[in-house]
Amino acid sequence: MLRLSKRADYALMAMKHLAVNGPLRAASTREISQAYDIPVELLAKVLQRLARAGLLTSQQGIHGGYQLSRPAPQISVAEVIEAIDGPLTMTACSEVDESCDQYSRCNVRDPLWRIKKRIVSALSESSVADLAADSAVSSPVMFHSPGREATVGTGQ
Amino acid sequence: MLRLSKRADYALMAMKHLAVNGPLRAASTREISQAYDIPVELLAKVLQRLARAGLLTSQQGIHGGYQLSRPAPQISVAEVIEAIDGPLTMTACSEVDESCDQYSRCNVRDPLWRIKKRIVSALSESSVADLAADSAVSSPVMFHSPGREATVGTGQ
DNA sequence: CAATCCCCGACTGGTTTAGTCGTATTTTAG
DNA sequence: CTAAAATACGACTAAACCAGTCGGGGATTG
Ligand code: SF4
Ligand code: SF4
Repeated sequence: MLRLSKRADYALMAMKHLAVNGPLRAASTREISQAYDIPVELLAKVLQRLARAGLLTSQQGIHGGYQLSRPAPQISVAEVIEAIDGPLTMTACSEVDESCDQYSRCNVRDPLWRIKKRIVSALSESSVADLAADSAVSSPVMFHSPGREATVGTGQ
Repeated sequence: MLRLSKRADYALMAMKHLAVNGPLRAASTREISQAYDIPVELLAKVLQRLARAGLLTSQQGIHGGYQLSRPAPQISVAEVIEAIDGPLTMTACSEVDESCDQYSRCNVRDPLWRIKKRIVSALSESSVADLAADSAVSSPVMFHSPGREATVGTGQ
């Protein structure tokens, strides 16, 4: 159904949180999990994978946490998703996996791969900064924007 | 992982088959299933759904089968996928489904929906004619089979 | 009337995924 | 030095999903 996993979803939320919440301060797993009501152990695993993929830097210890390892505009959502869910493929087959039963007779492989490329580029062109720019709700400090399109308060 | 289901995959293969294999002749489920080595009962269900969605017309009886209900260029792959897998959503939430636990606090919903729109439009701009145009060479069916009783001796 | 084809829903087994648990390691406050 | 706070890692479970199967119908043609 062309759906991305909940893990990836959480990853993007965390990335946006880290982008909005000052790239200077480190945010702990607990802080993020409480902010968005995400099971803490699950989020922990997600953040660890992001760190291992080089998108985040981790700092252990009492005042530790995670920070973006690069400026937000230089991190694409495609990278984030791939770090969590592996290479994003639209079909069961791929350039490196021909294990599909219909591979030899399939007549839509190539056209479908072309469509996949368009999707990937769409995801590559969006950065987490774009996510953050949209509507910076839930940030403790945010400047008041003149009344246009104020998202209805989430009363947090 | 942003992957479409096998069913949708089969549906696209069948649609291309019907587009290439003359929009005049009706093709039976058996014919298509044999051409691409797809389990016949599974393909049957897929074709039925496509018919119910109005993308195919069915003809019962001894020389029946399926035909495209519209010219191939006017059928988008988005339609085909949605007919099989339901409305294509990239996240667990949607305009009509707020059942996600994080819905109220989520900070990536809107930006993600915007990306989804780009993907949907990419799928809507591709027609099954485009699939067929790609490499029209790959139709592994014989053209010379009108009504011939070419039953191979399968010793029934 | 019988062969061929579409129609429909219920079922099953395997895979994937969301979420949990337990334990170890690193850092810093006191 | 020690305890608290934090990341790191892997094994585990329950539920959801999905590919594929079965069986009972009904329509069309010759
Ligand atoms: S080979 Fe064809 S049928 Fe198999 S996964 Fe790729 S596109 Fe789908
Ligand atoms: S509300 Fe947010 S977290 Fe929940 S499915 Fe939608 S985008 Fe994902």
